[in-house]
Amino acid sequence: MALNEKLYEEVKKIFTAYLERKELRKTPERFAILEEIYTRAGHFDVENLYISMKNRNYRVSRATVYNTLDILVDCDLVTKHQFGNNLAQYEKSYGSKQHDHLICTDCHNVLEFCDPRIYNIQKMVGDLLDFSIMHHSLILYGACNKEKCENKKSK
Amino acid sequence: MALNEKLYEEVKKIFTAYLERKELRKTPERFAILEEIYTRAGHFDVENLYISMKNRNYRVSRATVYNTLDILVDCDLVTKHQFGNNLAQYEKSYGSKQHDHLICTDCHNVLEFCDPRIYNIQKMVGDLLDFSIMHHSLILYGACNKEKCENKKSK
DNA sequence: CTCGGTGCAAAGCTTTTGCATCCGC
DNA sequence: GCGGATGCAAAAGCTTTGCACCGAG
Repeated sequence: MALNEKLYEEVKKIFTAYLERKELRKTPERFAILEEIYTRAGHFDVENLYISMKNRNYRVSRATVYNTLDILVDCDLVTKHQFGNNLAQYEKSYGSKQHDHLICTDCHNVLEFCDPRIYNIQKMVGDLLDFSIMHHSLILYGACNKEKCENKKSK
Repeated sequence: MALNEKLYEEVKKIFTAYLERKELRKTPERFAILEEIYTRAGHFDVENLYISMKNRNYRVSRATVYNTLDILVDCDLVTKHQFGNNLAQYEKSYGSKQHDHLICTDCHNVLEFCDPRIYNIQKMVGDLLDFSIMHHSLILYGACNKEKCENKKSK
């Protein structure tokens, strides 16, 4: 995990600077949560993260996980998604290419894709309606045409 | 509300046909909910709808509202949105132009806009990843540049 | 030493479920 | 009359809140 360790060292600096600027305390829990996020892969929800940390015998509470995630979202180190199932999904966002999501309506797998044209739309709509667009969420929903999708028959 | 009444007559036919095709019962509750949705305007959530119907002295249960909304979403007469606040928002979708949403990060107002280029992205990503994209959700988040936004100072 | 942050548990909210009753077909 | 649909209330999940205690500054 040398690569992820290096990534964590980088975001740790950013997070530290953010906490100092906002006059928030640099508690060990906050850094432990950041580390857990940046050394694991893919999307996760609060329960995932909480269980992972418990499994490492790290003492945290769900309340602190929620609180810290809010902070991390605010300083753009983590992105929060609502994929339609009333369950917030999170994802580390520093050092990864900006992307959007495609969700399989059969097996609910989440795929990622990039398309630069979304920025043009974002910019044009912002200009048109006189808004400063900060970010966006684009989710495509569709059925995989390949046979490999295991839930295909359940349709 | 003559226009909305006419619109309701139209969707009523579509809904009836759908229920017959799926061999679902044509209960008065289902049509009452459809009518309530198509004679009111804008976005709504389950509680809104439930209260509106109660105020009209119509006897429904939340369970039936949830159940019926699922059916209406399935037959494309209603669209379901997750705007990030753990609260499903719904919107009638027949007879209105397809659109996406822009949410003000200051006052949380929801604006609508149209951009045909999203279809191109949708189609291209579908072709590329071999998916049949059925629908999408695009939400832009930004701050209104005008002074009229009442929550501006709270920033 | 102060007071922001944490852990724990309780409360809050939206949504789902179980079951008796009702009514469309 | 059968079996799907409804109403009601209880239960289930995710998230927030209250409070006593802890520890960063």
